[in-house]
Amino acid sequence: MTTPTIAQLQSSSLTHVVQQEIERAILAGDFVPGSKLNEAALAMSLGVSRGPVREAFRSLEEAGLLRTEKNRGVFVRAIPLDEAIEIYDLRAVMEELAGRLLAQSITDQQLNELRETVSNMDKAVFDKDLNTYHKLNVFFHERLMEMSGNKKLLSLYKKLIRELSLFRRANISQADVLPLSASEHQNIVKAIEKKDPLAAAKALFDHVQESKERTILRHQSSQG
Amino acid sequence: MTTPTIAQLQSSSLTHVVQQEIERAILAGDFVPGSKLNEAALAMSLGVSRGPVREAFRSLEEAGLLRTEKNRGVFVRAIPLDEAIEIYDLRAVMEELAGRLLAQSITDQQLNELRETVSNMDKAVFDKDLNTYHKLNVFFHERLMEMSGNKKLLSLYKKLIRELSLFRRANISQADVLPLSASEHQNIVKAIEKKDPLAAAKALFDHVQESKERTILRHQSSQG
DNA sequence: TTTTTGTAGATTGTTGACAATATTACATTT
DNA sequence: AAATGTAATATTGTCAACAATCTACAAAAA
Repeated sequence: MTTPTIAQLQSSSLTHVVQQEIERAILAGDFVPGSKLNEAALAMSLGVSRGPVREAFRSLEEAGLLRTEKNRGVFVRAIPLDEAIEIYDLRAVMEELAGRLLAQSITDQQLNELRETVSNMDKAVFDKDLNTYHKLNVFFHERLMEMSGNKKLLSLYKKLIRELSLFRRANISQADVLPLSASEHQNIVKAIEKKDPLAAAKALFDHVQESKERTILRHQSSQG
Repeated sequence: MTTPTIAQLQSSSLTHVVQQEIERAILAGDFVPGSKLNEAALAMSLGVSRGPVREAFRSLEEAGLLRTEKNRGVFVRAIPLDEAIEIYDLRAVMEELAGRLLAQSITDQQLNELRETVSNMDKAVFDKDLNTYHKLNVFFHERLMEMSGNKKLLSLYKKLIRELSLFRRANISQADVLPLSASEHQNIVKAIEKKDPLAAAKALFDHVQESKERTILRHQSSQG
């Protein structure tokens, strides 16, 4: 019987490497939503045969990042506003759950980490540093999910966030709403440090709903 | 064996057919959790080559029904109690969301359908017909999710339920708890027909929590 | 001009072969 | 008898070729 540590040391399969690379390219915006991925070209550029590429396609299709049209190929999925709203509603109840769990289980060390992250976000607001704020924001919520202790919650949350990144305007923050968003994060931490499950749940739920509303407004104003 | 229609041939690749078949076999219990699936043997029995089988494996791996060990093969995943509990907690907030949405949007026709389903469940309880009750129960909740109108919610819910079926004792209902479960369903429909979002959300949340508790108890008593 | 039809090229779907790795069977040593 | 090393077998990982289908574009018909 082989030990898990040895199995981890072994190099990943080509399929897995290809999958990671395509995922990275999509999230980095190298492959834009709606565009078609050519199997042979992709295989060639990665230095592998079409087999592993096709297997990676199937994984990413199931993960919601690609869609397949039989005999026509695979395309980077584009998320319409309707679906983005659905994801926000789902995310709201998931963060609500995380807040409820975390308010009951959080340690002083974890609390300090959250406080520091929020503090850094405030600084980014003051500096009008959109990029840093965005990164800290992503980190804050993901860390919250992780701290909740529900691993399934974390993995589903990550999956939804990945999909949401295919909604073209999701990541475009605007400087004027940063103070609003930042104060909501402060409220979240306050509720958690009071060990108040209902307040924490509500603060997180409300925050996601506000994010949703801001996204809808931004989308409408950009559509004309 | 029936001949596939044109539409089926156009929409289903061999990979898709193989995927459906493996999924069916897992859910039917033909492939039990923990067991290993042999690529070549499976391909042979389905009359296809190993390529489509491997692609189906990648899909089902991402879907959470299989796990892969490099160079050792794929295995039907087994869900431990810890993870089953996590899934129940997630399910609770998802059904809560569905109830909240549905109480605001339900039509008379939809309401009648739910009433009829619950009525049939009561009959199954009276008849002590565990099998029928189980089927109606699955249908009731899935229909609820569908009626909520949030397609993402529905698809994630289905995914979680599929995974939960890999928790070996999940589907073993016991006759003595049927009346309890049935009355909870009545409460759910009552709250929805009052168009009371909070009450509907609470009824569904509580119902899933009760189901979780019953599952834990059943698991503990069977473990000794 | 617009539409239809037919062909050549490109792309995906599927397969079987070969290479790399793991498992098994069995002999050998302790 | 248990443990260890080794050859034989089985299984997975990867690749390249072939078949089926789609796409682009030119020629013919309306």
